[in-house]
Amino acid sequence: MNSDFSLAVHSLTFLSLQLDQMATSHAIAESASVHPVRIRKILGLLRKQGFIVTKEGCGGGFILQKSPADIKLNEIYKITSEGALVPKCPPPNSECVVGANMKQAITSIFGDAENQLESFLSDYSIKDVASLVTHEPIEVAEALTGE
Amino acid sequence: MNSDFSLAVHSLTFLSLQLDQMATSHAIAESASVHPVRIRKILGLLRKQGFIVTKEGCGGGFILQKSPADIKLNEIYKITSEGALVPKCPPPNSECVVGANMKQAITSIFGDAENQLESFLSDYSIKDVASLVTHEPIEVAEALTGE
DNA sequence: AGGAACTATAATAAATATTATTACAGTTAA
DNA sequence: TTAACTGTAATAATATTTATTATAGTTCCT
Repeated sequence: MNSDFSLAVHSLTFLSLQLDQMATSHAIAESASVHPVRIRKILGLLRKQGFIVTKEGCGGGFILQKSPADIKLNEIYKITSEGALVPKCPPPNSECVVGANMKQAITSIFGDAENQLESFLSDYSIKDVASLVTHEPIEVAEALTGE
Repeated sequence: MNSDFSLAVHSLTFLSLQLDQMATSHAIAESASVHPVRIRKILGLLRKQGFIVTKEGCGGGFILQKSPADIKLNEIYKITSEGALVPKCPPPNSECVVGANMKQAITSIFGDAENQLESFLSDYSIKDVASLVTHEPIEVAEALTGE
């Protein structure tokens, strides 16, 4: 998988630790060791989905719009990377049953697998990631074991 | 994900439909619309794990060593693609808590996600894929719903 | 009003990953 | 002993990802 998902999570986590003021693409890009244009591109997607608010011009930047606990990783995955799980396949080959139908079989199996992945990711929020990152006690394990 | 997993599954499915005779890398490659050297490289991995047997020389090729129902997709995933699920991350940046620990956080979450994916894939065998591909009635749905 | 500090976005270039091809050594059957 | 194979390394071509450059627009400040 490419790093769009990681960068989206990174940016949101960064913003979650700075809820009171805007962060520039430059600051986030520096934190992620990546080019600011890329951050702006990815945050543009998150803005369109209402996760953050953008302000242009001097003193502008990005700020969270939702509570970190309410931003679940499955939502971010959907926005940045949906379909990334399904392996590439060579183009169908109608000369052979296997070649003709393999892509469809793989796509079908991994479509289900991706649904399951998304369900798994829905147990994690940006708040959880922020906790992981700042080494605070984690509440995710409980969520997963149903406690 | 690259196509190694798909090609491994493709090759094994091909072999499962031709249990009585060896198939050449040329024949499999043609079915998958891919270069024979690539098939030999991937099948080399499967041979080392005992899934198939290889014969060199004239009249040689590849033949299944295990029953199609006993080859589970999680095993193939492990061999060809383990780790492919975890998204790329920019290199850690020690200047920033988020940058310093994001890679580790992502890796940890997706390590668990990958375990879950492998467990999901363990419900599918090469026999199931062969059924999908040849449009025979599928037994997988039952396995998944626990019937 | 004008400049500095921002975002938005498109276009291009560079870097990286994937895949194909070539080459050659070794094996086996006929 | 030759044709038909696998095994594997090295190189080339292609595709994908990422960085960079460029330009236009917005906002704050003086």
